[in-house]
Amino acid sequence: MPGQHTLDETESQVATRLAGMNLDFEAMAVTANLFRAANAARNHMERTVLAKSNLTWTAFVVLWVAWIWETAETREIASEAGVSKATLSGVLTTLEGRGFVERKRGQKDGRLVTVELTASGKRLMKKLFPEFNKAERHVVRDLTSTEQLVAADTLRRITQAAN
Amino acid sequence: MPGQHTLDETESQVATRLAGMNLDFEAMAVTANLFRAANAARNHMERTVLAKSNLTWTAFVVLWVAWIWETAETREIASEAGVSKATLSGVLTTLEGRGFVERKRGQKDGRLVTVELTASGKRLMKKLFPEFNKAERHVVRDLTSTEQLVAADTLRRITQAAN
DNA sequence: CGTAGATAGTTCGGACCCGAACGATCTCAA
DNA sequence: TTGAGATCGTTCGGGTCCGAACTATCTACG
Repeated sequence: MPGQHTLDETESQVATRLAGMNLDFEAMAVTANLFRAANAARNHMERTVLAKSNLTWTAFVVLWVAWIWETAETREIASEAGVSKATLSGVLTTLEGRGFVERKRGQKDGRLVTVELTASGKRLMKKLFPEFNKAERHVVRDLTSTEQLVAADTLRRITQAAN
Repeated sequence: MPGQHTLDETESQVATRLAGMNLDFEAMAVTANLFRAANAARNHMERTVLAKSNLTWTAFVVLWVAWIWETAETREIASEAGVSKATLSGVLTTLEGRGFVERKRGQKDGRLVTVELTASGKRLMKKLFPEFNKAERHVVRDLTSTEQLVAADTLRRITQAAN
């Protein structure tokens, strides 16, 4: 598209512009492309799958985590969704308002809140997730099966190193 | 940490929970780990490098794009930073308020706005970017040089497929 | 038994995120 | 020359994002 730089142009400009500095260009390429790929994939999912249900990315992830574990505590959901407890509070308020989840105070430990999907929420995930998975397949369609396994493993190790 | 599931536990639960559905688990593993890795890496950078300059992730990326190209139009910056023009407007307002960038209306085309770093902004990037790059090295420290090259290439192809 | 310290979730303020709508500007065809 | 259509950036409303502060609850030690 006119006015925009291709990925190659950008990486070329970076190499030229920062040549004098003592930098690790390989590390830079990995992380820059990690964020680009995550961003592009997320935008694709939001555009093709989530928009029609008026779900944000994080709202979907939170629903997914609660769906996967059937009953989950908010501190667990926040951790697995990769958001703070403050953020999760707000997202759950939105999802609860739309009737997709229910929050319950723990009986044994009054500090804890557990979250369950409502019947409406379960129907939504059962319908939405196969479409989401189709979009996931779309973004990895240029990779062979072996490349996908290698990529998943490499990404796990990046996550571990960053935590 | 107590109460939190490990990555292995989560992936195991996913396999168990969704076994009956006709899903592509390899694609799922790639995208799930893509978002986890990006999120973990971003949190690491924000904690270790950006927090002390009171910069958000996106504010830093916007500064970086404008720094790399020396003079850039807002539509280009938005595209390369992966945010909408609406979002960029707000981020630039913040950065301009802090004295890091300057906006200028195009003389030839009154629709366009170009962005340049101020002297203060340039000093900040010159100081900050080597630290940022060190954090980048940290998150890929468990990968060999070859693995980094392969990873960067795989991620580029995911970005292309998603766009 | 009482209190200090820790943990959990919520609220607040400020920053980001985006689609839609708007005003301003540009281009091109009639 | 004019007007329709396109493009650009900003504003708005609603949602997200998080650290800090707060309230509530739990645990362990003296």
